Amino acid sequence: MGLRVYNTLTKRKEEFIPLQPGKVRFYVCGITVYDFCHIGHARSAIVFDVIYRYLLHLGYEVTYVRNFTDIDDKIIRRANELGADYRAVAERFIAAFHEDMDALDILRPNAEPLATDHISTMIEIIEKLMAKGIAYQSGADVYFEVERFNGYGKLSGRSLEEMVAGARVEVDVNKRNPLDFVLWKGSKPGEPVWDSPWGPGRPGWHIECSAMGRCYLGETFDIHGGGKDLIFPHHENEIAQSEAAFEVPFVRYWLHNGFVNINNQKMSKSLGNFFIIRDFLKEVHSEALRLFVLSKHYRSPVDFTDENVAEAERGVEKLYGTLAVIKERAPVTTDIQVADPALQKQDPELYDLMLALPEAFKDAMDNDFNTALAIGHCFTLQRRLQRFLDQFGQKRLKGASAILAQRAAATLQEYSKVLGLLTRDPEVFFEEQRKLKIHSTGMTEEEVSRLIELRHQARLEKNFAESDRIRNELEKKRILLEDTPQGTRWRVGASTES
RNA sequence: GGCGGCAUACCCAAGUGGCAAGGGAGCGGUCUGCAAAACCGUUAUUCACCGGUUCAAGUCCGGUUGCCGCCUCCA
Repeated sequence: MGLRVYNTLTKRKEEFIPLQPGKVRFYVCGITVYDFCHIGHARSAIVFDVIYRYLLHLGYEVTYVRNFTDIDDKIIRRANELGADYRAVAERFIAAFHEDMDALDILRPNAEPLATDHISTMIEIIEKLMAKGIAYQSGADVYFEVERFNGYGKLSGRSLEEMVAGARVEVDVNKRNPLDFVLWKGSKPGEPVWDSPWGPGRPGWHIECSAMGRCYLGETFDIHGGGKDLIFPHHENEIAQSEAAFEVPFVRYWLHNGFVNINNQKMSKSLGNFFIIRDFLKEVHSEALRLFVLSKHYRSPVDFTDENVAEAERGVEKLYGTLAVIKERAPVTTDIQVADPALQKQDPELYDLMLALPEAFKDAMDNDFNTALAIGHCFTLQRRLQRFLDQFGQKRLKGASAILAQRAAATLQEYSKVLGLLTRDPEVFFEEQRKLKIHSTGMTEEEVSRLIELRHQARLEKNFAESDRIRNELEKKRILLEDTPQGTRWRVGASTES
């Protein structure tokens, strides 16, 4: 069975059949560029990055578009605060966004269009809606009349009557129905302004995605993603605009990721309990964050606590630890050909697990991107591989055993990479991890190296009292030593304060 | 008030009707000058609770309780 995805529109898992065989047209709502991104954005970015990677892994030719909202009230407000042009604000936070995404190993989409580069397309769509009598001008604004669109509410699963009854909607004298939403708003003095058939103004928020989706992916496309919060009103309104204008289905599969909680509390700016990505990555490695996010299904809420994040850090260290052992004790040997039965004889269980991983991985991911299960399979192979390696003690592996170990490690890494995990050489990872963690200990790498050298001398003289004293001294700073045949390694232990 | 989701071991977590994945932590062991890492063993006759359907239910249906999200800018 092939890929099945949970479609918010139909509220069930469906077989994924792209419009055009072998090709996927994929749109994700990007950010409004007025501030730094927080870990909620990071979750969304990681989730859709993995979906993108998996579609590529399946062999699809994917056209992946993620927009920037570069004109809106918040950007204008921020520009006024800074005494800058709105474009300068947008540019600054687009640059910051790219830095953050690169730090998270997020693959770039094929296109990252700006809303302000597509004003003319937006105007065309609004004109269509005006011509059909679905949009109306009121004062300087143009609104979409929700009652004129039959399917309004089909994505978020509510009816117009219910929503009006709920009536937490601000009453606006300009609107025929309080749920009508703005397509074009007249600019106030001093605001950025574009010409339009309805006078000078700027676009409403929702219309940009209809326009850019249309421009880059066509009138109907396969996947539209975003955070759960965008279901209503943003995506509901996108559907209304696009389907009213073009009279074809807008999107086939709607995918929405769950939210981030901090210590079981909703992350929000008003509570002040949010972390921006760049600060978070000063403490935690990006692959640990990625493992953490992917350990839970993308539609569920995920709870950030120090303990949960620390668990993910240990998990990544464990996976890389095995890869490091392979590099040390089973170095690449290209000159020997070993038949598969000989490999299997080395360790049938490991051999079978290795061969079973591709299918197990696919089964998990095909089921609405069950990354948690896929990761579970990776850990199972890692543990079995490590067990195999341990049978040799500190000895190097040779011949068939080395080849089996390498192949198992290569399989593990190949599939982890589809999740954006284990993308580095193990030495690189551990070096990055040490650099990241050393700051919080108050030590420098040089100081640690010096103490390790002193301890090494003491150990050579069998002065174990002194060597243990040094170990304890470092341990108080959370620096833990590991003696190996290749020398003493160090790492920074988990922080004890919460 | 309306709509939707969730409840699995000490913690995180997967589980699409057929003996409850995986990770972390703890405990015992192997290894080690001592450690750490790693490995081995161990930790849910049971899936919030009550009924029902079924040969069979964590999984389906109904109800109860508890938690959460959306309905307003928000990933």
